[in-house]
Amino acid sequence: MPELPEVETVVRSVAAYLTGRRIVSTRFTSRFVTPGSRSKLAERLAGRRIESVKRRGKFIIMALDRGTLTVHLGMTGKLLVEGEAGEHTHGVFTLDDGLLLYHDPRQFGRIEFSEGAPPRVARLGPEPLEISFDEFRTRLRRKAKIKALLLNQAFLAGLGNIYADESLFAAGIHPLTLAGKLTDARAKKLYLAIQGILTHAIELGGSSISDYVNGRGERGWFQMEHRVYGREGQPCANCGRPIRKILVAQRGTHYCPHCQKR
DNA sequence: TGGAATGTTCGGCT
DNA sequence: AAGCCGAACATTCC
Repeated sequence: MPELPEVETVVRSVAAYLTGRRIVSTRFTSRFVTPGSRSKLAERLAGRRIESVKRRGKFIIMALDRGTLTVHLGMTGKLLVEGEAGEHTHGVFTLDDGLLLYHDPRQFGRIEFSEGAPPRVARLGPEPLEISFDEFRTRLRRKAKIKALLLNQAFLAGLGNIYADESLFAAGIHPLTLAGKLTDARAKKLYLAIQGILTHAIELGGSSISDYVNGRGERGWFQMEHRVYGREGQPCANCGRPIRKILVAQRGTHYCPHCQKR
């Protein structure tokens, strides 16, 4: 489910509700989502006050009055402030006024507590909506294929498979292009494409391609704007030729062979 | 039935 | 040494 626009949408949908609330008690039931001692985690969270809810890359970061709670939604994670616990609910937070649920069928997501800055967040690259073009240009000077680089969270934090493919299409860049070989003009096109697409996707509440919903259970609409992702064999919006799907960096990669050049 | 799915990490190879 | 590859994690869907 969740790339930068989806995570941003979730954060916006729950921030006001959660900020200032106190965690009364918690219950965790997955040894994958909450690695380590789940009883110790519950102990550390009990009585804590949520000071703020923010996003960094694809992470949801809740600053507590003591420590930090970090949530990554993985592929199928949902953070919900409405609805009830079900078969795949692996985290239940009872608040002084309200409830917070973590739902995740595939259990690729993680809920972690740390005293200071969470280690996984420390390794993230810059935010794509904040990085300057000069820094983006400099960071592109590598041998890796551009699609692989866009998926690398240490390069830029927040892009995933959907928005990497959509950004490359919007910039007219073939996914197998070596990043270091991009001209200044093409790098600029890519930079603007990434920012434009992420911004538009946030405005539309993210992409609901299977079952993504925000914290209030509402779907996003950016899937209507997808030009290549999930459109294998369908006509390119630009030239009418069929969209092709290949494997790059072990991920399905959608592109138009005519409009996207190496 | 096998394969793929919005993600990340790790070990091994070149 | 950077980059690449496959596997692993667990479940659902077609």
